[in-house]
Amino acid sequence: MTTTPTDDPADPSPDPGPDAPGSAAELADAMTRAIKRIRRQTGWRLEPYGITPGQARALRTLAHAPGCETPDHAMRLSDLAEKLHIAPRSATTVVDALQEAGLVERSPDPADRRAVRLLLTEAGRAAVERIVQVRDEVAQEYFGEVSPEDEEVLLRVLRSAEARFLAAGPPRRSADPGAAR
Amino acid sequence: MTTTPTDDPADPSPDPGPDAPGSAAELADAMTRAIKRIRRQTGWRLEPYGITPGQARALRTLAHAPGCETPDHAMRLSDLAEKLHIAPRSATTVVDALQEAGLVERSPDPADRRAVRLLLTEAGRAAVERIVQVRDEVAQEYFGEVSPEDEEVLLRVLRSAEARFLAAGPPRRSADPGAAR
DNA sequence: CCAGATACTGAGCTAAGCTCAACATATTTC
DNA sequence: GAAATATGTTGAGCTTAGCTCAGTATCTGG
Repeated sequence: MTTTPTDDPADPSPDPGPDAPGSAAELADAMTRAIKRIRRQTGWRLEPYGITPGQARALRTLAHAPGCETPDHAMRLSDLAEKLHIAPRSATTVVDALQEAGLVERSPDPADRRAVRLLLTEAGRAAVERIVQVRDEVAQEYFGEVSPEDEEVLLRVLRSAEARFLAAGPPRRSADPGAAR
Repeated sequence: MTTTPTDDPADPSPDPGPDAPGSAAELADAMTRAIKRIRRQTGWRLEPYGITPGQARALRTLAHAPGCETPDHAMRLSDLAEKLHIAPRSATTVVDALQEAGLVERSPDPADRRAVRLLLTEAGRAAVERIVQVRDEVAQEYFGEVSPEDEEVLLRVLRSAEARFLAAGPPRRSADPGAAR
């Protein structure tokens, strides 16, 4: 039991280890650690319900869509794929699992018989509820003691950083100068 | 080109989608998005050098260890595994690749002939330099405009949140209130 | 009404993890 | 000082979450 990797409890050594270069990078590091911890925790707490992190992401995404209960406005499989940043084919697999688990239903789009609309079932909605709750709970444990003022600063900073980054133009993908793999 | 998943440039739709439940969760969401973007960017920019994210993590971890150049104090394979939160066997594979790429060397531990010490080669150190630089660069692009005061708030909050979380007792893994290591 | 685009899925691949068992070496115990 | 046990690394083979490519069914613009 010395090194059960996914399992170890309160290990004080956060992943690659904090080295504090320039403050911006240090920020990124600190956030990375925080997020990793939160994700891990959340994953663990959802495990008993048989919900994998990937499924949780998918469910949250579906629930977040506007007409997730009406067969005509619900998300299509390819919308889901796009939101999740995965290939449509991969979304098929995710949805297969969710359907198997009775959390979503594939409903034929009346207006386009190629497409499939994804509806949350009753159980699906319940699952989303649990997910949101666990997420909330963990986040609360992590950030609960943050003062409202600080919290406001964090949110403001994060929002504006995100906005700037997005505005800053199409993030360059490699550009393949010479060699890659 | 409609849905190239890993590739899409400035997509404005962040992953599962922002739903803002309670403020703590909202914070976690915002950070998740930020970190995801940063990781993606970093990964892309390291790709031309043939460095995968996993390798980057491993290299950073090795570089971060104290005596990463002296055959007697450098990290062992199992230390690396532990830091990376992966099974020792998996670390073997990672190190295989790094060695193949000439970035690390396995050196027999004189004091324990079962063990292997991991040394960064010259190229390895260069790679670490690039990694740190890219990381810095990306973080700078993301958080560069944050005012020093805000930055200080963020760092303070993140640090204390982390400390509290760790102190808050062995994070429960699914359902074993009594068992830890 | 046909050519081409679009929405999904079957088949088969890859990457990064894992476990289990083997092996060589250390350490402890009698 | 041997024997038993523990530890550090690796071989073999599995799992998961992605991917691509090709195929089928359906739309849509000329």
